[in-house]
Amino acid sequence: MIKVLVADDHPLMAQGIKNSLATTAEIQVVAIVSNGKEAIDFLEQNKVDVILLDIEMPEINGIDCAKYILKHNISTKVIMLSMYQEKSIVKMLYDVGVNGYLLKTTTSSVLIDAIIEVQKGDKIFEQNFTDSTSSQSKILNTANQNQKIVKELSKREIEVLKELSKGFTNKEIGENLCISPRTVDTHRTNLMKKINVHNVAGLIRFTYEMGLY
Amino acid sequence: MIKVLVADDHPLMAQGIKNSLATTAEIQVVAIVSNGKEAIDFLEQNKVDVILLDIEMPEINGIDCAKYILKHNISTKVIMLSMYQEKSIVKMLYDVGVNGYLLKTTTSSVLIDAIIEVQKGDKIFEQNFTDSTSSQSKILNTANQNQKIVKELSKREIEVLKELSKGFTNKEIGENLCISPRTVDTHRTNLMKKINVHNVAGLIRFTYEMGLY
DNA sequence: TTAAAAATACGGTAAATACCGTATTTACAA
DNA sequence: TTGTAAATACGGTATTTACCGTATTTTTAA
Repeated sequence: MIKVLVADDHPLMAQGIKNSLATTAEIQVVAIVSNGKEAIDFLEQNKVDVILLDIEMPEINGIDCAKYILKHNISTKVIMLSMYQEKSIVKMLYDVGVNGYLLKTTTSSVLIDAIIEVQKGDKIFEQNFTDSTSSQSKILNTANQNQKIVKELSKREIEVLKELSKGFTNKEIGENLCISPRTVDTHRTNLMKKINVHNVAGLIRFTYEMGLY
Repeated sequence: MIKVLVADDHPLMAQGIKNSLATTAEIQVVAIVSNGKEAIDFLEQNKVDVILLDIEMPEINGIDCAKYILKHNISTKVIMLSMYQEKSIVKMLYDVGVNGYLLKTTTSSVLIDAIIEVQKGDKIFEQNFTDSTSSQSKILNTANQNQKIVKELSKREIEVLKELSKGFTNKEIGENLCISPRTVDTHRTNLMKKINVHNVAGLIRFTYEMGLY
């Protein structure tokens, strides 16, 4: 009997997962929790073989929760569930050591198979990792590193970044923020250095990927 | 007996909805479809009281599907389901005339109540519409209009847009797509005209808001 | 209080962009 | 087949960026 914990803040989805797994005798959903904190609390007091972990959750998100589980040598196998197939995140999670990554568009049979395979010790990823060498670890860090970068940005820099994303020119931003357009340019230059891009396209991409807009 | 059609491309979620509704005797899930096209086909051949319509779906998305249903005077009541509470979209749908809008974070009991209320003729929205005046219709159109714009873009233009979003310069894009940088510039100009922005920032904002990247 | 970080600002220059127009070839649909 | 849209490309120019540096004031933290 494989004991499974479902961590998802969407009751309907969680219910769907539970019911889909109910058809298989060797799998038992022992509990449903709705955020990462509850998941960790549950794992520390109960034996669970496999946790199905939604990425987008309040309190503690699935990614941080997964990291906690893997860091603290909890024996529970981790399968991530997500709406999206952001390559950088998938690769990051792969390198962090989670045991599987499935999209929420997956079917119950795929999910069941995945749970069984993961329990055996295999890794299940809906995406291929044919590129095995350098590029991987490069992309790995992206999601992580970007968060660090955001923390290093000053208030004013973030303000400028947001204005930039709205499509304003240096001159317009200067007017909006009551500073010289040259100052805006300086901020822009510093932002590009910190974010490690070389034009406004890169800045805006960063803004959207980090949800700063 | 309220006949309900579930339109969702996530089998697990659809299953969850079905099972959550199974507890209520007066509600019957008559079918599950996985995109807007299938939903319309089903509605045209079967009597359905309420359709639960996911917004994010392939082929025909939930929004276009809802519009089709309301436009063609199909008697089926429409409840939208979505992961997000994008105000502009909610308002747009409200004005289009859908009967309800629920988040996927909702519980089964809320969903059951909503179906019953909507069947009675009420409207169920998880969001308030306190702001009533001008700005509304302005925001309303944005989501709509942007979709129209995307449809008017040529294949090549979308390619260029994506390259642009990756931060490449005209020269680099020219090399990547094997065309002259001047051609890229032309595409860029045309894109800005169509999208109605006046710099690369606007183009990239559009790319991200429309999920084209 | 003193050093570091942040926010401000400017000068100069090469590169890139935005915007105007025109024009040819290709492809597809009426 | 014939016209329309798409994709291609170029010329010219004003504006804006990107990038280099320096420098002052303000704020914050040690």
